[in-house]
Amino acid sequence: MKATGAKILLVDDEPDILEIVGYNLKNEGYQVFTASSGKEGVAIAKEVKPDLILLDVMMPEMDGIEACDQIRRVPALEGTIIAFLTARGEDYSQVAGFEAGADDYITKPVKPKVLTSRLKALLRRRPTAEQEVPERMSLGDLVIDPERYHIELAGKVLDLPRKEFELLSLLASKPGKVFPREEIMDRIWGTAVIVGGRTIDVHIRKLREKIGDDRIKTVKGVGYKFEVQD
Amino acid sequence: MKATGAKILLVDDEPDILEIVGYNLKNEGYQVFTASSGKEGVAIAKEVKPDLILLDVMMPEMDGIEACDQIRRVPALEGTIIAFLTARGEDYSQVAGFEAGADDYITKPVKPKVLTSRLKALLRRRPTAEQEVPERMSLGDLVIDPERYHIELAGKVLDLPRKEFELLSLLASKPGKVFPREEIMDRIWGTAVIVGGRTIDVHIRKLREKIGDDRIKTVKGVGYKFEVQD
DNA sequence: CGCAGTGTTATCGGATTGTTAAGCGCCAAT
DNA sequence: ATTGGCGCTTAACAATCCGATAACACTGCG
Repeated sequence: MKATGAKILLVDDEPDILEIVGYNLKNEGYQVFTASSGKEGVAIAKEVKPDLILLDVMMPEMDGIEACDQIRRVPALEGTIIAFLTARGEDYSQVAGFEAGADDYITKPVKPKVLTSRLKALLRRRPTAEQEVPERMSLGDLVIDPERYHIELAGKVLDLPRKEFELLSLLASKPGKVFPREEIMDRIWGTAVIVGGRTIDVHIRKLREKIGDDRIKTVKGVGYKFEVQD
Repeated sequence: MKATGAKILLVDDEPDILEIVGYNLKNEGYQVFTASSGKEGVAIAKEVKPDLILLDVMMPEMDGIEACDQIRRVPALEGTIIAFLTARGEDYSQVAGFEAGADDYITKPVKPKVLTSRLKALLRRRPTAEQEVPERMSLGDLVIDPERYHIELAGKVLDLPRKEFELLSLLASKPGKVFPREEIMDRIWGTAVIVGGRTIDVHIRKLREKIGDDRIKTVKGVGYKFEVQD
């Protein structure tokens, strides 16, 4: 599931846990960061602004509860989801004191599948991820329909592969605007993925092949722009 | 907020919880019913047919799990959404392994805002719960009959197992729309159930086997969509 | 002419999906 | 209680498709 690519920060003092859990999460396509103490966790959280933080409760130096508290005080980490990891049988009365605002509570040991699935669920309903409903766009004889994931060109339906579709949607979202290569990279591939220099060009070419050469213009040294035909 | 007016049944043995949660939900415009035991919950559920039931797991007389089980056996409450309320620290894995068919788990304590937003999300994704009795759908030579859990294809009646039927109904509810795998998971299995990655595919395959390959289309990297034949 | 940026094409690897069969739990009929 | 069937999930493997890359051609400009 590379689709999400959310940033997850793991905070635990046991390297084994970090290793194992981190491995599984990476396999699920998440960007994983780790810290081995509450203090370090807070610091890294400020730096990378993760979407979700998985905090062990029992830690030296600064325990998970305090870390949670601190994180909740950082405005920049407003919408961050915090989940606690605790060993089964730990004293919950203590934990219950934290109205610091954790979003979930997971007991160890936990099967990787269960863990990833719960994190996925948490991320899915994060309040920050407002349900942006992509609108159907009409641009002359070109219709882009995000819901159906296809386009209509001069009345004919055309299925596009994912990346091409996203690229076209982006360019067409502001006809006439020049999208610098860098912005295209960011918005379609995200900052985490690094791809070679010719990748964009190749996709552009495929698009041109399908929708006609004159719809996407090259602005040398800058990027590309979409222009409506008439 | 008054728009939904969905019926919500709260089941918890602590009067305080009922009071507080109930108050908040009423403020959101829901019709709230309460019960203080699993037994009572089941009885009231049968009577008022709520759209959503919020079940505390730990209760005397009949716990939430058993109540859920019973409710799931009542045909009239087929489409009812069930969410568990669990105290933080309860053994989740135990609950999770249990497949009574809950749609979500919510841990106490929970902030009212968070709770209502999650319930809202749950209600939103179940059109059947809001739109009265699901209508009979006709799509070309395919007729879907929600009451009998069967379909008619080119005049022939075809009985489908529950999951396959739900899957087909979902896809067919918006022909042409691509349903992302995640959304399918959410709406058919709920966030509480954890299933492997190939499960959807297998059901899709069985459906294709029965209704023809070209009706359900794969959109790689995204999901599936249903297309009406012509 | 040379360079920098872009266009073009074929190819490869891997992620995603398709397919089949087997296992498990549930219910009904024996 | 036992058995058999059915539905759901999983696992293992095959097939497929997409996207990235490399390698090379092209263009315009100093």
